[in-house]
Amino acid sequence: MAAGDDRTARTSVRTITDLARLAGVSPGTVSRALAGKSLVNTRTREKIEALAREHGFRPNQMASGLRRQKTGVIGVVIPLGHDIRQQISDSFFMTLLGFLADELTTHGYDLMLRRVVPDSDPDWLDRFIGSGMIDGVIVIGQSDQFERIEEVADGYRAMVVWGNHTEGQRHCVVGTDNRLGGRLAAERLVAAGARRLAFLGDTGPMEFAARFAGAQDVAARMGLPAVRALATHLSPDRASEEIAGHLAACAGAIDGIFAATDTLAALCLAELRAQGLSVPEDIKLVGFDDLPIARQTIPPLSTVRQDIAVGARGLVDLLLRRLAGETTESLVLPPELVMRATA
Amino acid sequence: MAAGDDRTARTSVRTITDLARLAGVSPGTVSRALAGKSLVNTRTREKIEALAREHGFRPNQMASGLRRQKTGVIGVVIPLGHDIRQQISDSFFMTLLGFLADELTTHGYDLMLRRVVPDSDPDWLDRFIGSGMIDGVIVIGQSDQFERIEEVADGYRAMVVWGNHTEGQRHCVVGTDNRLGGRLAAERLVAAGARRLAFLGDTGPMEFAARFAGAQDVAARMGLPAVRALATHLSPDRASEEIAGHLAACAGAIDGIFAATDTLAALCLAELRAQGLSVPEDIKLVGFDDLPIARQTIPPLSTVRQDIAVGARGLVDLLLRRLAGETTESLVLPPELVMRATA
DNA sequence: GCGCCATTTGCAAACGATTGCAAGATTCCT
DNA sequence: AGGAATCTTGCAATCGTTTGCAAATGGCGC
Repeated sequence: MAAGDDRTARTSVRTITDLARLAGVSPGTVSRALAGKSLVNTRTREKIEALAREHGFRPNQMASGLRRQKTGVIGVVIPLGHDIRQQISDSFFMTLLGFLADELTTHGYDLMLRRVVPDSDPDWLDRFIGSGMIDGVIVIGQSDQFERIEEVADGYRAMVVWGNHTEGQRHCVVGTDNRLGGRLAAERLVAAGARRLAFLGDTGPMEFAARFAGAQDVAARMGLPAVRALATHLSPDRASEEIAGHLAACAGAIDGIFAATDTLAALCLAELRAQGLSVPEDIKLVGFDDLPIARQTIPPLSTVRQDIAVGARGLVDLLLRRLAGETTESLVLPPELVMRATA
Repeated sequence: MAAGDDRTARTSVRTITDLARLAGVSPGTVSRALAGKSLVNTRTREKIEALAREHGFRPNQMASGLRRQKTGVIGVVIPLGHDIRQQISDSFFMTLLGFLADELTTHGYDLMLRRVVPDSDPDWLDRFIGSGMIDGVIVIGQSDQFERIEEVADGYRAMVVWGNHTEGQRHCVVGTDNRLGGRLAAERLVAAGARRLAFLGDTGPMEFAARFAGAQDVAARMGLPAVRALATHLSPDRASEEIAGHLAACAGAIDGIFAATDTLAALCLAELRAQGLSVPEDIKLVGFDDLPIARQTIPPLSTVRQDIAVGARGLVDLLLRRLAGETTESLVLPPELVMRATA
């Protein structure tokens, strides 16, 4: 821009060899200089760095990765179970992803994102791992692929999974204690006066199944009737009508609902209102996750909080440890009841 | 699992050369066979494919990428402007990201995600492009980096940006006609009876500035007082109190609010209620985006819709075209007014 | 049986950066 | 000044795959 801009013969400097030629040294020296190794003379290093800056040179990561046998990239994969569109707008996973990106970046890693449909590609995990493009993988959600993940875990160490922990499993997992979370939710419903409970959501995925089980625990312990399972999909469009159907069918038979997700809870709240039921007077409601939406519903949603930032940090921390050769235990995070106004 | 499982000497087959040795051919032939080139005999190809499958062999993408000078990876970068945590939970960007992932996958590309803070790393875009890891880049949101992006666009073709289009710009952009969107919103407010309008949100980012300008257009055309700008951050925690402050300060001076985002609108709705103002009676409100939350507020939010799926498809389509050497025009999508109950 | 095509294959040189080894340049000590 | 010890540097092999070129194989017609 300025007139005195010394764009000396913009000979594109693409490789380390080009730069070496300019600096009058060998490629090896340039490599060492840029890598900040102590073996290279301070003056030559500075000269090389200056040239590199001037020409906007950056070493090719592919070549570097190939030679060093590590890429500096962590794969993040989201398996989409039978309910294909399941997570597409699930803000929980998306928020987790955001935190993961930050966390990985601060540790100098890049993030390669892949969404896969295991049903149509049984090989999804091996394919990703075997691609040679990633140093390790974080699986977001076990979906219905628990077994597949277990198998892979036997032969591949650089993997950590977000999901539910079950006794004796072989893969390293980070996640909330869903069963405990389910208990907290149910206990709150009961404390608020509910006796005939229902669980709203698909009980297929492990996390949800555990939440449901937690609620059952409470019902059994308290001598209440078994918790009714009201199955729904997760995508808002389909969920709405399914919820409406369930509510109509259960009219008067339930007085407390534990929704698998805040998103479902919010939808449910709208349906309840539409059917003329008031919350928490007629029906108590508790959600799960404590997403931002939980504060914004009317009335504000009581829910069970998962700390997403802590979860992301845990995932990255464990993965890096494993990359460094440590063997790591799974990390189970405590859920926390957040009382607002719906129960 | 089955007893007859023929795990013949699990000699790990990691390279194409290993596989070649097993098949009794040269590495070159294996490469061609796996790439499905027509030059290789059908029988040898089948034999090689069978062996590859049996040993779960996958060619190393790094090496392949290095040699072919293309990686099969598209970079997606989210610049975080001055308001650092800006988009962390912004469901608009996250949803767009989800669609992008799907769209890229169906075209055989992987997605490398990077969030950057331009203020602390002025080199963010060149660094990403120069890394050699990606074949092209999609920038999500211009943030306050319009100029930087323009400069890069002059020397790098494989880039498409989500954001606002301004006359004569040099980078290829996909985005909603924000100014028109702003007009639609303001017109709706006026049609609903509002006369003293306010715009809620930061007018720094280009998209928002354009939306604000659109509202100004309407006010001017209608001979109304200028639209008041009520600046806020985007993160829900800070926004809430800022909104409360603005509302208190403007009490009685405004009767129509155009929020830069549905998220802000939802927050605003809660604050209005808290301050005893009813919507749409006392104050009309229109949002922007038509996120899922817009249907769930009470009353449901009138808003201006952006079609995220179409946007994602456009981004990918244009980028692939550019990778193929075409020169492409920017794509400006029409916003659409969605009337619900707040205006 | 021979020569000429058309197929298949192998060879070896890339792609760009890293690194063990050894040679060259300095420094330092006696 | 001589020699050892220490710094710097260059050389060349290597990571695993792709691909132009040439060699080998086979098929065919005459």
